[in-house]
Amino acid sequence: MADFKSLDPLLHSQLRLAIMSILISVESAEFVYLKEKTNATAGNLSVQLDKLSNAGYIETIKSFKGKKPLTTCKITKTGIEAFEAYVKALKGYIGD
Amino acid sequence: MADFKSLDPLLHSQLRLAIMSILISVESAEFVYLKEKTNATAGNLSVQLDKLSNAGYIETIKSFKGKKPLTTCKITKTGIEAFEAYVKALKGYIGD
DNA sequence: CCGTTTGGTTTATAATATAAACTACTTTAT
DNA sequence: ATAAAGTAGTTTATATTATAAACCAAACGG
Repeated sequence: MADFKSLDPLLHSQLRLAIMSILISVESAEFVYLKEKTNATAGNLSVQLDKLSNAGYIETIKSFKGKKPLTTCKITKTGIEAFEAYVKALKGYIGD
Repeated sequence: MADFKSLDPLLHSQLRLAIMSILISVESAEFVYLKEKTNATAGNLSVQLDKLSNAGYIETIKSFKGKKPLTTCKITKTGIEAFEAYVKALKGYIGD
């Protein structure tokens, strides 16, 4: 019988989950790329990246591409572990 | 490449998802049974059942067990479809 | 220059989840 | 018979979250 392990609230959010889903499969991703892939507004994306960053799930590196600001995101080891734990827990709900 | 289909907000909630997860695998379930299985407070459970009910995802039948009130819940066809669609969408995020 | 676009951040508002308080009984103990 | 405690919920208030709207600074285009 399925036991319902608690779902990390930081990951149980459509946008943050999408962000993590992307970041787990690439070396790193730029703000604009994430924005396009997730269809998020810049504001929403900014806020959610902050949360993931504060939790230590991702790392954001601020630099410049030519003269424009560039925010690059990378998942951390902690983030990978959290994502994997979340997926595992989730499967207890959706039945494998 | 994973496309991020929108996750039905009604199902993308830990408690409501747990409720639906139970109801999809049984003929029907009583309020108290759901409360125990999900570890929810009665208040929270009541509110979330209402939401699922208003969405037509479940049906709640009020009767009496002896002299005590009894609320029995049953998933509907709409609910089953919504749950299946949710699971399918979710898999686009967590990679199969 | 002046308006527009790019790449964001901050802040305000709407939506959600959760807990606490309450209702309406029933059962048990005195 | 009555008070205290328990059961099965509902309602309401509050805290948290998500989202959008407004904003900022620099760069580009005419």
